[in-house]
Amino acid sequence: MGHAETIPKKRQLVEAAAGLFHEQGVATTTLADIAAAAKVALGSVYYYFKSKDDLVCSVIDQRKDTIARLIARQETISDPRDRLGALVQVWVEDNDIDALYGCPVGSICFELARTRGPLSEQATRPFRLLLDWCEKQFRLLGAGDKSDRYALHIISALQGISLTAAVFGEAEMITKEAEHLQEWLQTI
Amino acid sequence: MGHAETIPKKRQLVEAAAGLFHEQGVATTTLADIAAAAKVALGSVYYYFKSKDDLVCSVIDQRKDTIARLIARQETISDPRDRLGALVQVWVEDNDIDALYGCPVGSICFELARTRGPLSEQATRPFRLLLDWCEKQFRLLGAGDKSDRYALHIISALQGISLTAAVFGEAEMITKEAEHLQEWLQTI
DNA sequence: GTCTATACAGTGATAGAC
DNA sequence: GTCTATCACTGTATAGAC
Repeated sequence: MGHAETIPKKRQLVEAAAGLFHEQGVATTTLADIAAAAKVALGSVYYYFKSKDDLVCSVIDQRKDTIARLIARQETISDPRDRLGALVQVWVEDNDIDALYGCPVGSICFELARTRGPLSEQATRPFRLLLDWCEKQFRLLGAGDKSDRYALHIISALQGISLTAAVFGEAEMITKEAEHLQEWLQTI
Repeated sequence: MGHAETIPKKRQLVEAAAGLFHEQGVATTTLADIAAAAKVALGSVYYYFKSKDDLVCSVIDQRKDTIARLIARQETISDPRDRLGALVQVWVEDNDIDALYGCPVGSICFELARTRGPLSEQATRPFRLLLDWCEKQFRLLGAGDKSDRYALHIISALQGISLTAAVFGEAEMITKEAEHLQEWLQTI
């Protein structure tokens, strides 16, 4: 009774970790930081997660789910071109936060994939989801063989502009590149 | 007498650090790692650098110089369009290493800029150099007002594809996106 | 389940012999 | 200049009371 409205502590920890990983990176974020942000004791973290890597794994999973929901939301749009345009607009909407810390998905996936450790395979999943969805949209647009190239282009453009805008801390860079991408989409 | 061929230890440390920062990131690379790679004792690092941050600063500076030399080399090409094309080809040449660890400039600049610490301003410089040079080339091509947008597009495309290829560990992604960029350059 | 206390392994940085 | 030894501190992880 009433346990529907209590956010489970496990989720609370994952969300706090996700935010801190985005702002500071995985390597520089300590479990003490996360515990404090989630308002639980340091020792309690190990009741929910057997290690830091285990928590990191849950964060990647949460990011993957976010992407999945994002994609699902676009499916209500009838035209595949408009769906891709709407995806680009997501970056524009988040341009202020992305210009500070980069893309929340790209930054963590890159940091973990680069290590070539056990988490690197896991880190490809949110990306794969997004890439495959884009390719499908281009295919629906009749791009045929070029669909995978186009998908790669739009995703890497969004990732690259997030990185570049974060380096300079300039949110307008994202809107500028987004306009460029929207124009390009019309030519497909 | 003969000191021309002895690589100064300071440079040796900077190069070892640059390599490790690229492969593992700044945060996860220890001074012990760097000292071992440069074949000097841990304590000796502090004879040349007053802190880890000081060494990091030197690495950024070295990256900036590398970009400066890269740009200078393109100046021998007469057509600005070909100069930009040659820049893209640099990423293709290094596609194997970039597909493992990302762009050596982008990864470190992003990691440091995100912290919003004292090194973040320093970390923008290699990027600024590259961006300004590209804008100048587009201006020479007659792109006028659009030159800054085009410069942003080419740089963020190169950064984004490096990041994406590194996530998946697929070097062919870089060549694929490079072809796309080369075709785009012809339309300017 | 949640907490405090603590063990244990690094890590940046310093001291001082040679 | 280059080294070894060590300090002070932080971070992950565990033990055990409640």
